[in-house]
Amino acid sequence: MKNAARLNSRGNLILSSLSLADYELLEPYLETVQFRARDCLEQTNKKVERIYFPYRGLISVIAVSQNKRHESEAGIIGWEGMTGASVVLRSEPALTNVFVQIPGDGRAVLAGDLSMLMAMSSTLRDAFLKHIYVFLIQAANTALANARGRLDQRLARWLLMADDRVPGDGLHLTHEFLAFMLGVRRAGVTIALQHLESQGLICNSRGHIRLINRSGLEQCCDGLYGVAERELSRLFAPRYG
Amino acid sequence: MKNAARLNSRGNLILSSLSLADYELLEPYLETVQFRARDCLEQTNKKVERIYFPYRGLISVIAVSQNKRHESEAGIIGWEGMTGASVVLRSEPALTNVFVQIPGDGRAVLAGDLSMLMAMSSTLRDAFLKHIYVFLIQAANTALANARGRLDQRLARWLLMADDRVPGDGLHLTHEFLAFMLGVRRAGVTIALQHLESQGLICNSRGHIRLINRSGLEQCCDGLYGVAERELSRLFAPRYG
DNA sequence: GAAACACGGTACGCTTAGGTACACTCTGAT
DNA sequence: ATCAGAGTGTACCTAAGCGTACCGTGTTTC
Repeated sequence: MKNAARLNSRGNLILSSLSLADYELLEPYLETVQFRARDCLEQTNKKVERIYFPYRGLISVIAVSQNKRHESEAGIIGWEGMTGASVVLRSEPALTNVFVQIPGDGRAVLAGDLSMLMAMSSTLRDAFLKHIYVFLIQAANTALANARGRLDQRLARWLLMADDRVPGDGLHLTHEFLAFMLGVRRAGVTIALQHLESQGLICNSRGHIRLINRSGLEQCCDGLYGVAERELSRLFAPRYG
Repeated sequence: MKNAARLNSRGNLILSSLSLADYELLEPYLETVQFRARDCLEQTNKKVERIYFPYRGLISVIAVSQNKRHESEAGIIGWEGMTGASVVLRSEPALTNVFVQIPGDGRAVLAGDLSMLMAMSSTLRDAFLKHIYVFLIQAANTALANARGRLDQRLARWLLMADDRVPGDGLHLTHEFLAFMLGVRRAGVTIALQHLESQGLICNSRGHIRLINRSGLEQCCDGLYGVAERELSRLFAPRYG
């Protein structure tokens, strides 16, 4: 999934998958936006203003418990996806928080415009629905990983998913940050990262993690990485195959 | 959510939420079906033949790891929902297993017919999309519960969700079955059930669990139950409000 | 150059839950 | 009436991971 640049001529996989007619329909409504770390793009029980199509950066979708005492990441979105599931599924408001975790840039469209455009073009709407399906699979597999995976496996999964979405090699992340993302203890992340490093899978330095051996990391995940990723390439690749 | 019978005049909440025109469009294509325990309604990487609208019974959606070594429940479906997310989202084949866990009955429609009907009526399609959104929220909250909840909390959540979907009071379930559903050890379920019983929340007997105090169980869940359920009543209730 | 701060390594005790094993108790079948 | 089997209660040991704390080491700031 990391090397899909050629499929991504318009900077974002969903936009790239659109027919010329659909893209020309949508394009006039797209603003160019910058994502800054910790920007909040959607909030539970709030109306969604804009839907985002990232070019770069990492956006994460966080489930929040009824009483707001618990939070945990349900899935992440990058150049392959879009935010705004509640708008595409015509069920506002959002019931998750959506945050920028790694800064970047992309395009955005107003929720009302998107709804109008989906009504105008069923092929456009279908492209969005396909991404919703990939995201649903991703969330289901996050549930699976949380239920069955050890910390080091979940960490490896997260690193692979982040690496898929961040250009260049190496991720600028702190242990603290990863601990928050996985909902675990900071010290536990330190241990798990050392474990991965001792196997030669990654290279740790202060605030920076480089993936050395992706296939080794995938093995480490014991199958908890890959289902959504395979689906993504299946659904979006054929146009270019 | 348990007492929503009056909203459910057609036996299934999605069917009940349809306008008369949409229901009359769909109805000729609906078969009546019985669900037997352990029937497999969808399988990973297989084409979906039929989409089901349960009247009674409990259906669970299981995420499977890439290497098939791990499985875990991502969400459950009963009288309030429908199967066939991959068809509604136009992204076949399925990437989850879908099984009948508690027998019952309902209606079914062929995948091809459903696709055709969705193309004919956008309001029909929107009703299905709304359920997909509820299910997405449910899956995200399963991920949250798996990440943060203790066994007794996850068990209480599961019992509430099952009770929402099964008529009458009392669930016919074994500890073994619950252990499989939650992906935990059978002995752990026994302990957790005793814990819940000692608080007067449930009543255990051989192969049978009765919920005594629903609001107590909800408190026990510490917020991990309720987000998807509230959304469900918000999305589907207004027509009848 | 020194102080302030962010980040990372390590340690201790504790809780939760897994693995395994065995025994008890209903229930239905013969 | 007895037996087999399913379902349940309990126990022991181990592993994973949490809460907390403290200390080192880079990095930035003044």
